Amino acid sequence: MRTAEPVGDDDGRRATTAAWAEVSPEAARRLLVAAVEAFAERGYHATTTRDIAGRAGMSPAALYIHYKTKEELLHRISRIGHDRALAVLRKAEAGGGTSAQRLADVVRSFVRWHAEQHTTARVVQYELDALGPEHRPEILELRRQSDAVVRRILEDGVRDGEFDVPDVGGTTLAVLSLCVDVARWFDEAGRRSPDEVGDLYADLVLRMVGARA
Amino acid sequence: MRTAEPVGDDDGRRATTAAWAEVSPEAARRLLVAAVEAFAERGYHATTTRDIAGRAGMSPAALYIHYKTKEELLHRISRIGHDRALAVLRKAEAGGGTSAQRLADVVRSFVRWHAEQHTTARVVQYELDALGPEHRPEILELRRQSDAVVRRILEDGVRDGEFDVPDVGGTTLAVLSLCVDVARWFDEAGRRSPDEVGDLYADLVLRMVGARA
DNA sequence: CGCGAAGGTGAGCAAGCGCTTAGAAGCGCA
DNA sequence: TGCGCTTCTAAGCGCTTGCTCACCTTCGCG
Repeated sequence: MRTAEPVGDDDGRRATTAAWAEVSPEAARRLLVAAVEAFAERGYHATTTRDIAGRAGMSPAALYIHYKTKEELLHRISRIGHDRALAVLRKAEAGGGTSAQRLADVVRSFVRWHAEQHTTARVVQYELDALGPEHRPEILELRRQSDAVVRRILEDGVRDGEFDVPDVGGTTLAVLSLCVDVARWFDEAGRRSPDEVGDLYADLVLRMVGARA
Repeated sequence: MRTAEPVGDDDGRRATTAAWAEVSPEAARRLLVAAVEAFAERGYHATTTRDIAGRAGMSPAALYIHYKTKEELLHRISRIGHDRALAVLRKAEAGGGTSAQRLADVVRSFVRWHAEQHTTARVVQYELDALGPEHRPEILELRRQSDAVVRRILEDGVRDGEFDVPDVGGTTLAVLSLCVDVARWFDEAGRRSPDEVGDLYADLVLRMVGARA
C-alpha cells in the first residue's frame, strides 16, 4: 500500500538521484530523474511532458531547453542505465575465482543493482520498445554484451567441468530473465533487502547450473 | 494508406484467435483479438481505439457498441487470460505424483502456456498497471492464487524432504518470475518451441529446489 | 409486407498531447 | 550601468485521442 502520493523523499528517491549525480547541469538532471520516476511508475507512453516538468518543479517548456524530445530523455536514461548495468556485470566478472564464484558474483551484483536501482532498471529493461528506430539498435547491442558475459561464464564452467548445463543458450536466457525481472517486482518497502535478494538468487543460479554449493 | 488486411495470419494469430473462440458475438471477439494483438505489440497506452477497430476491420465507433471503454477491453482480456493461466496451473497441480513431479508438471505447462499464448500473456502480465483502480484488485487476487499453487507445492516438497529450499517465499517469487517472463522474450520464429522451453524450465526449477533429477 | 431492435457508419466534439515561440529574468563582464 | 547569453515561463498551435451522436442498414417475425 502506498503511503505518500507523489514521490516520497525516501531511500529510493535518494538512491535514484545519487545515481544520476554525473548528469549536469542541475536542471537537466532534475528533469532526467523526474522522467525516470514517471516512466517507471506509469510507463513511457502514459507519461506526459507536463508531468515530467511538473515533478522537476519547472514549466513544460523548460524540458525542451535541455532535451530535444521526450524520446531523447528515454534514450539518455536507457543508454546510461545499460552502461551502468554492464559495468556492474563486467566488474563482477573480472573479480576472478572459479567459474562458480564468478557466476555467483555476477548474479549477486547484477540482481542487487536491479533491486537498488529498480526504478531506473524498470525503465531500462521494460521501455525498450518505446525507443525510436534510430536509438534501439544501440541499446540492443549493449544488451547483447550483457548476455555475452553470462554466456561466457557458463561456457567456462561447462568446459572445466564445474557446471552441468545441457543447454547453455537456454540457460543463459533463463538466468538473465530471472535477474532482470527483479526490477519488476522488487519493492523497497517489502521484506527483502537488495543484498538478501542478491544472495538468494546467486544460490538459485548456482543450483540451476549444477555447481556444488 | 491503410491496407484493410490485419496482421499476418500465421500460427501465432491462429493460436490467439482459437483461444478466444468462446467470446461472442463474432464482432466482439474480433475486436478483442485485435486488442490483444495491438496491446501486446505496442502496449496499452500506445494503442489507439482506431488501431483496434482498424485491425478488426471496423470503424472506430463500432468498438463502443460492444465495449464501454478501451479499459473494459483490457479488463476482459486480463480477466479471461488470468483465469486460463490459473486453470492450467491447477490442472497440472491436480495431476498428482510426488512433489517433484507436480512441480515439474506445473512449471512445464505454465511455461508452455506463456510461450504458446505469449501475445495474450504479455498483455495479461505486463499491462496490469493500466487497469483502472476498480478492476485491478480482482486481477491481483487471481495472481495471488497462482502464487499459492507454486508455494503450496514447494512447502509440500520441503515437508516431505524432497526439496531443499531455505527460503520458500523468495523461491516461489523467483520461480513465478522466471515462468512469467517467458512471455516477454519468447519468439515463435526463434529456435525453441514452447514444449522445449517448458521442458528446459521444468528441469531448471527442479534443480533450483534441490530435487534429485 | 411493415416494423422494431441490433449492429454498423461518417462526422465530429472536447480534452489532452508533444512541442514552439515571444519575451522576461538572472547572470558575468565591459 | 548596459550588453549579450543562458535559462525559464505564459500562452498557445496543430494534431491526435477516447468517445458520442445522428443516421443508415440488415434481419427475424407478426
